[in-house]
Parts: sequence; structure tokens; C-alpha cells
Amino acid sequence: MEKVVSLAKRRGFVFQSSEIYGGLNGCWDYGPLGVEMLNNLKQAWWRSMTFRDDVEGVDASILMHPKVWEASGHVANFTDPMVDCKQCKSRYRVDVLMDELNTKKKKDVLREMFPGQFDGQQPDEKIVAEFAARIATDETVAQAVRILACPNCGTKGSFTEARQFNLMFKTFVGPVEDSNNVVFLRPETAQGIFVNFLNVQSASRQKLPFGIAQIGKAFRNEINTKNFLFRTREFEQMEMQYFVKPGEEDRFFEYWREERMKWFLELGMKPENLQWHKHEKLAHYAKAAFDIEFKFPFGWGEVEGIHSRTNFDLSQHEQFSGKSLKYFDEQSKEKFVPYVIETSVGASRSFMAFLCASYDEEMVAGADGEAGEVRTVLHLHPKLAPMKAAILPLVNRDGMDDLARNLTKDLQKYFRVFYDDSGAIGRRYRRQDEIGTPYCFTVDSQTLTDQTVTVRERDSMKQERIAMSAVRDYLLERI
RNA sequence: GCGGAAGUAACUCAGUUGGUAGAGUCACAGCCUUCCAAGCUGUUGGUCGCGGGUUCGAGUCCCGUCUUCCGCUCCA
Repeated sequence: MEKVVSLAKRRGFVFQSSEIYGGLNGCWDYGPLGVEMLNNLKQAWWRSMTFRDDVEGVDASILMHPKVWEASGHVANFTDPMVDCKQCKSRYRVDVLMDELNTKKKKDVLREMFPGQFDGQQPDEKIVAEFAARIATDETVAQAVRILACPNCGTKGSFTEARQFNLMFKTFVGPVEDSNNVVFLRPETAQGIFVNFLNVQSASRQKLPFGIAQIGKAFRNEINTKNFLFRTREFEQMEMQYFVKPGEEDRFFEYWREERMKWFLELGMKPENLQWHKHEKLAHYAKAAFDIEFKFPFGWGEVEGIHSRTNFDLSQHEQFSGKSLKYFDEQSKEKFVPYVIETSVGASRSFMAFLCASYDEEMVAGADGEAGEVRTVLHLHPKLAPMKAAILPLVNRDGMDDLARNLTKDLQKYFRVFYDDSGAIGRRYRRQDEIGTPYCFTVDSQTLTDQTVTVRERDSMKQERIAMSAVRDYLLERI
């Protein structure tokens, strides 16, 4: 992990945000190579999503009407009161803590908070119902927390006061910081799609089933950031919401699961580094949910979620906006609120996943077949590689450098390529290996006579000779 | 948020009981060099994370703070 972070910085993939001021917790900047690779990644996703008949794109604004987040449930559900145990330092979400109490413990709490009212034998159902009813307000919950014992160390009354965590970034529209002007930075891009559902549908004349895709930044005020780009407060999502007729959701859920896994594999991910994670505890909007997890150096972590979201979001927006979001099916003459299949992938997270997956330190034999040495290489898929090729004169004389510069200029009309004439050729190859450049074209003395160059392939380090005029097509075929 | 570790050149790291800040790599300018990081010469580059304190004197000792990594917790 540290090696990847170090390489990312050294070669200009990722820098820490505001580094000269000591950095800002969990914020990162993409450097010259990072932005190329991130753009490539986003482009690969965009092409796979929208270069088809049934998906349209949008780019919604980050600031949205505050009611959007009431409708989506984020205002109510995106805040989790938490407590810490002062004794053993473990932390709990208060609602989880309450849910996990057994009936006996609930009875104890009720007895202590309402003396005399729950003495003697009490039916279990009554205890459960009364607990749910009476321990419902912030006030009563806080009281209950004071009585409870920590499930981990058993110490009673060791919890801190419950603290509210609102994971949405708050800001103000206009220069006056008035509570009437509060808006939120979107915590997910999906809502920008839902609120535009009818706009897109009518403008594009799409019929169900069809999808809307969007790439954009989202913000969550996470309690703690973590693991390089994995958990950050500002991140980029690539989301597609696919609208279907109710009853067809399961079929398309399976379809998109397959498609999305295929996407990762086609970009060079190894199957053994990916796995499905099924959500057993579903969110309030979901009917089914699977995550694609990648094996990061720190363990398995989610890079994409594929969720069957029912018609929850559109229905909520109908209710909160008072506008109909129903779709009229010409065939069956039915009017209904479509169901939604969501594919939501983290651009930053998958960037990191591809970086980690491609990082390798290989032992290669020395020139004389003796002591081996370490070769650091990023086995990035050519589509993702920030530099598509390097053009190198073997030595800087006899006009080899001029030929190489001309070739570079030609190729730059089509690709991001790199010219390098400094130091020994081997060193230059290795430098390209380290940033994942898939091909190196070398101009040597033979080029001067027959206009051919050598192609050196990154992963195999094998070389072949092709005509200089064929270089462009060589790259086009492979990228 | 808790606990542990770390922070010195772009990178990896030295730095003695407190006494003017070092190496290798990289980069740059040359030379050399006809295919896999290892030749030669020269050069640039450091607020020792930041802020206090102790001291004649702090990279070194003390306090605070920030950031990163690891573990816990959390991740509608």
C-alpha cells in the first residue's frame, strides 16, 4: 500500500491536497498522470454505458434543491447518533445498540426509567412494543444509553453522550449565511438522475427500459477518512439508473450485474481479485443489493454497488414535489412509476483498485544472466494507461533523435505519447514500466536505412520490428 | 472518534550523551553509450510536518497540534 502511494506521488499520479500547508485530511489531488488515467477510466465507463441505444447521459449540478434530500431520505437517515464506551473505547451507533438488546435487557431499561410501571411478570411482546414506543425520542434514547452496559466490556454507564453525525456537507446559496438559504453538496449523484427522469425521457424519446448515466463528484462528511483514496470526503461516482417496468426488475438486475463485472474483467482485473458481496441487511429503498469488491492491500473493499431500488426514489419525488413522475406505456396503456436498477461505481475507488491491481515488482534476470534485479511495473490495461507509448531514440546522433521527434509529433495528434532521449535505453524502458506505458517505440540505426522501428511491449519486454508508418495503426488496434 | 507507529531533499533513509544537516536514488547540464535502471564530470534541491517550551545552543529533550499508515469502530 505504501509503495503504491509512494509511486503515485513520485510519478505524479496522486498528491496530497494542500500538501505545502500540511495537507487536508482525506483529500487528494490527481497529478499529470493521475488525471490522464482517471479520465481514461471515466471514458471507458462512459463509452461502455452510453455507446448503446438505451442509455442517455446527464451532468446534473452538485447543488440541488434541499427538498431533494428530504425526499431521498438523506436528511432523516444520513445522520447516525453515535456513542463511545469510555472504558473499552469501542464505538456504537445508537440505533444498532438499541436493536441488539434482548427482551430482558429492554425490560431492565424500562424498569429503571419508569419505576413501578413494569414490575412483575410482563409479556415479551408488551416489553418490545413499549420499548419501541417509549424509547423513541432523542431525550429518552439518551437516557437509555446512560443506563446500558457496553456489550464489549460490560461496563455500565460508561457511554459518552450521543453525538449527531450529519454526513451531508452544508453550505449556503448566496453570500448570506441564513438558515433559509441552506443547501447541501450532493452525497450521491443518483438524485440528479431521478429528478431529471421525465426531462431525459421526453427529450430523448426513450421508451422503457432505458437508463441514465452520470459521472460526477459527491461529498460525504465521513467521520474518518481512510486508506488513501478509498474513503474520502470528496469523491467521484459513475452512476447509471436503469428504469424498467415493474416486474422486470429482477431480470435487469441480473443483466447489469453481469455487465458490470464484465467491465472490470475487460479492463484487466483478475477474477480472483474481485468478489460479490450480497447485502443481507437492505437499506430502506432496496429490494436487492450486491457489491463488487476488490481485494485491496488492506482487504476487500467495495468498488461498485448494483442495487434494485424499486420505485422508492421516483415515488418519493412525486410525493415531495407534487409532480407526477409516472410513465405511460403505449403498448399496455398502463401508467406507472418505473422500477430502478442502479449501478454505482466509485471513480476514485476504482482508480485506486486498478492502480493496486496493476502494481508489480518483478525479478528480472540481469543482462549477463547473473544477479536478478527488481523491475517495478504497472500492468495497466492500454485503455487506462496514462501514456500510450514512449518514443525513444536509441542514441542521440545520426539524426535518430530528429526521426523520433517527428514520429512523436505525428502520434500526438491521436494519442498521449511521450518522447524521452535522456540516459541509457534500459533506464528509459524501466521508467515507462513504472508508469504503465504499454509500448515503447525505439528509433535505431536500422531506422535510418529502412524506416522501421522496434516495438517493445511492457509486460513481456519482447521486441518486434515494424514500419514507422505502421505505428499509428499498431496503437489504434491495441488501445 | 479510540489505540499503535511514523513524519529529515522529489523518493528511500542515516543523523552519536543536545554543538553549523548527510548518503544513495531521482532530476537537470554535458560527456560516453547501438536495446532493458549500475560509466564519467558538474549542478540544483532541506521552513528537519507545524507551533510552543527547556537550553548559551534542539533534527535530537518536553508539551500541544496536523498529516499519513496499521488495528478497532463506522460506512443511510
